[in-house]
Amino acid sequence: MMPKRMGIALALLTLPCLPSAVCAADKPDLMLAENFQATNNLSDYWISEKLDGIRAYWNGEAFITRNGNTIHAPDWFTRSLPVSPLDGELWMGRGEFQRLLSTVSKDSPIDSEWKNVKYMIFDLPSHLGNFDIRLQAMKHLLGNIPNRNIGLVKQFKVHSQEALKDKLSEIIAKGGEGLMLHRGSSLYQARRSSDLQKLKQALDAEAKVVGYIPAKGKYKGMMGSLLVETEAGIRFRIGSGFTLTERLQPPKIGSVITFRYRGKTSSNIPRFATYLRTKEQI
DNA sequence: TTCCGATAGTGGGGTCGCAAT
DNA sequence: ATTGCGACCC
DNA sequence: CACTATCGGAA
Repeated sequence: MMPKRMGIALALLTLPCLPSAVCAADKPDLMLAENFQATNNLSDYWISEKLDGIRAYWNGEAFITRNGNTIHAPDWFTRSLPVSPLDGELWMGRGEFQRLLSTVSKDSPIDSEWKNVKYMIFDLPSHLGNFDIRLQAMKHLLGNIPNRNIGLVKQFKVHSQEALKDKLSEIIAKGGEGLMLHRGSSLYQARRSSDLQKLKQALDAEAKVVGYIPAKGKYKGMMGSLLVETEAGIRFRIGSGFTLTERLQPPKIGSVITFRYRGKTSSNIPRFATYLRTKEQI
């Protein structure tokens, strides 16, 4: 990753943005997902595993992150990729997000690490057909790419809420992050809509409030995050999920709160933890 | 009327890379 | 050599 | 990443 750290002189040479002092990176126009809503006709959607990796837009020359930064992959990794744009996920396998992040974050890629990375393609941003058609095109395209590090995200169908739940449970049991639903009739559009949905498993747990971290910016003077500790002695901060009222009058030190999280880090700390409520006082 | 989609702004763990110590 | 911090990834 | 708080226009 780079641009924001790029030397100013080089930035001026390579980035064609003149007026303001701050030059925002050129973000790729990506199709984004919204959270799953249960009211849809499931048969309209292709289902796939949500890979816990890093979104990578292939612009024909390099991988670009969601924020418009370049990922420095080895030449041998990208050599066989086409000139046309691809959308996919750099992935190292289930439960390996942090190792992947370390690998793709280096300005100088390390071959021994990149050997374990796969570029899992799930869309063709410049293709004008709907996703049913694009999926066929992707299969055809990949048949012509003899590269062990390039793959296609498997798409399948389910026809009931029960089957969807079962599939989610199956993926979670295998250490996966969740599912993606992609409407077969939808075009590739750079926006967030129900055409693309994510379904993740969330768990609730309790922890004791042991401290406060003050807020910054426009919330200065309020509670920014809670320092909490689980019964197992795991300490971490929760800073999301609070209303303004709750930031002004946060749960008392010593009280027990319920939070929601999605998986854990390699340090066994709940990932994406958000505040739900204070436990009922009996 | 409600709801959708887009912005802006809070906050977390973890990583790299550079600046400060 | 160590620490702190911004800017990214999720 | 998850979330709160707004806002204008679509549904």
